[in-house]
Amino acid sequence: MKIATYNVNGVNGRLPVLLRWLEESRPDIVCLQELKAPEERFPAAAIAAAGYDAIWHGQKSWNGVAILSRVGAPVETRRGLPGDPQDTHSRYIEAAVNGLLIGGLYLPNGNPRPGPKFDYKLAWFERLIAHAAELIDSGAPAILAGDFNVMPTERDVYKPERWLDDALFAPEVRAAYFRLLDQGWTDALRALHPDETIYTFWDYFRNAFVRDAGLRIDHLLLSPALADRLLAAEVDSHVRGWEKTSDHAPVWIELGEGKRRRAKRQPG
DNA sequence: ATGCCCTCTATTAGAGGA
Repeated sequence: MKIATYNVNGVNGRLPVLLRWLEESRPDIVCLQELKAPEERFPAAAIAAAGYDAIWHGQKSWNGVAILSRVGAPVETRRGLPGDPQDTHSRYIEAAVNGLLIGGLYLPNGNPRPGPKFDYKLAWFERLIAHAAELIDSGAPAILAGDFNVMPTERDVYKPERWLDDALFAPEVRAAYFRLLDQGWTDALRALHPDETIYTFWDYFRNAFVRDAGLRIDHLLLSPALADRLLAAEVDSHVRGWEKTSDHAPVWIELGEGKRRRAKRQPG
């Protein structure tokens, strides 16, 4: 089963690119971020025509997350993280899909730092950590996928020294990311490519893609029940080179079948 | 220290992104 995450940076403006990538890549499940569309302007018909059921949490102008599936309609289990009823941003959606629990998220950018936006990022991260702990405790085969707006290590940013004070690379944000991982989550891309330079985002400015001046900020995290099923994890970097493309590239993993467990072989 | 580029909203500029 192939599961992907893609920050589309405007789902309507990006629709031709999204449909082209869906047709080429044929992921089974997709988490989208930055829809930048109100609830009623999600292009559900075009996505259905491409073979995907979808649930989404839209918002005018900003944010917005969705889960697409061509292996059975997503059954929504949550929209929005618990812990702050005043939070109006559409940044989290969760569903049961084909035997998996999928949490699609768009973690706040947090710049400038310091400031209220950075405080919101840290608070949102704490709510995510609290909810993720419940997912782990449930024992469900779960995936947290999306734009985390965090480069976890120096390997994940083209020029670490320039990003030390940025909200995407600040020590307290990276520490929060590793506190999340320490619950038992596996960073799928890093687990299969421990020493590679891998980016998922390249700025529109300064010819960043051509110079490969990128960041690794889009992540797929696997709960312990899924870690053994991880077969592949890749970035569709070439999509970043398409016309009218997002500044993020799609990221995907392949999971092997895990429903049947082989009986232990008896000696003799 | 700032703009660069891009999207959205809504009128030609402002906000937000990372």
